[in-house]
Amino acid sequence: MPELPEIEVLRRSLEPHLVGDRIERVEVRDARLREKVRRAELSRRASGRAIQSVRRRGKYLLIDLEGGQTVVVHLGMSGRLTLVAGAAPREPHEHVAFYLRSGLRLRLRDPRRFGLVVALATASLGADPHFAGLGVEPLDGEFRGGTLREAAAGRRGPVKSFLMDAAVVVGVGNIYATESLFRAGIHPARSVARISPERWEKLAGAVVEILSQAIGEGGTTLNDFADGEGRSGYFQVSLAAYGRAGAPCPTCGEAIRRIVQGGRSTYYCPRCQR
DNA sequence: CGTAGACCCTGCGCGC
DNA sequence: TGCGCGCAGGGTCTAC
Repeated sequence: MPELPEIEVLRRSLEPHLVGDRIERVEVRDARLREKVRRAELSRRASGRAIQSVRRRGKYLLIDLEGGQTVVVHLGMSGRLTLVAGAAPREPHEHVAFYLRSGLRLRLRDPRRFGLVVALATASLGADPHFAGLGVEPLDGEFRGGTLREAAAGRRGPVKSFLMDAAVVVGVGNIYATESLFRAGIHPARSVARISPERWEKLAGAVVEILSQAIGEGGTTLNDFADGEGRSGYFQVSLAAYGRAGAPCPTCGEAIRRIVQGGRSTYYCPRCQR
């Protein structure tokens, strides 16, 4: 479901509700996520603590608590994090729930269980294996063509896989890598060793534009993405290539093609992208 | 070292 | 209607 824009939209929707509220207790109904949820530790670190801020790093949502604790949530492919009334009936696949002092409940639903919930000391986040190897934030203002060009030095392989590598730049998943390459006019299978500095610059700019636009449009709702209050996004209307195999390229009318790279679908225009 | 592929898991839409 | 197949927005591990 979620890439950087969806997590950022989610963060913004949750922040005004969560900050100032307090986690009273944590309920783990099914601990079998991508990493087993450690009930006792999560409860010990989170229960009774006030929420101070809600941040994002790549596709991770960070809920900072008083006392230097942080609850880390990753939604994987199918995760949804929503605020509901504390007494709302439990949904299928609602694996973890945070009961708040306000009477609200923050619930994680994740049918495929590729998600992740872990509590860490805030001060040790940077050293944690989940975060230690992460690359730059594309929207922090420092992200440039040179960032990509330098990271690509000495590497081979297709630019699309490179763009989706979180050790290079975080938050860019299958949809936004596809759309960024379309906007930059770069063929997804092109080797990173054969991209000029000018085109790296264009690609970095396209990534920033696409992610920013998607955030502004509330993210992409293909099946079921919704923010913390259940609102869908509408960037899917703006998708130029992703999921449009056989449909005309919005620029030139040529049929969009689908190929598979690293086991994932890629869509591109054979005329506009070289 | 870097890269390609398998794997984790459930649900949905499609063709037969 | 029912079944099997392919596919799905993520990340990690192993084998080359």
